[in-house]
Amino acid sequence: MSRRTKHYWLMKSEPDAFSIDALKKVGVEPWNGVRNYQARNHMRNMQPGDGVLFYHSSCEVPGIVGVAEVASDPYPDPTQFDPKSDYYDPKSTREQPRWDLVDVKFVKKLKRTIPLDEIKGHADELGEGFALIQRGSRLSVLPVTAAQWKLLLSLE
DNA sequence: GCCAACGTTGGC
DNA sequence: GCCAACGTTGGC
Repeated sequence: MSRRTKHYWLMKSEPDAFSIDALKKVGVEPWNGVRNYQARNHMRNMQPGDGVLFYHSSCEVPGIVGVAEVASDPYPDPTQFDPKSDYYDPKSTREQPRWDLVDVKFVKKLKRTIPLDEIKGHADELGEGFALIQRGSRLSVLPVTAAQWKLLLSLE
């Protein structure tokens, strides 16, 4: 594993399923259940220490609610092998796993939610390519530039 | 390899 | 709860 500069990401979670408060409680959580290749590929590019914006989706006020940190290298998502899991993937084998994940560690909860609504208001500064505010984008794990990271957290 | 049908995401 | 947008599946 080679050292490199810190990278930044945004990860979505439905608070009913797993909220920032839940992460605070457990401290570290394996980010299992991602079954989208693009999102998986982003996780494969993660390294311990990378910054994560924790985002609540499908809820009353969708938006960024906290900061977390990548706490492991990518490794195969164990739920893909478990027939009893909702995330079971019969096409995945231990020899050739399809789905990887990383552990995510709680850093802090923001004093307030930064609503998607408000984030959209900064579209010019964030740039056209920011997947979070792209029309129709459903990507649940996406890269954030250092400049975007700084701007978004300055809104707190 | 095309594309219709289907399932899922996620804002509203 | 609705539905637009997107990704995946599978018949041909």
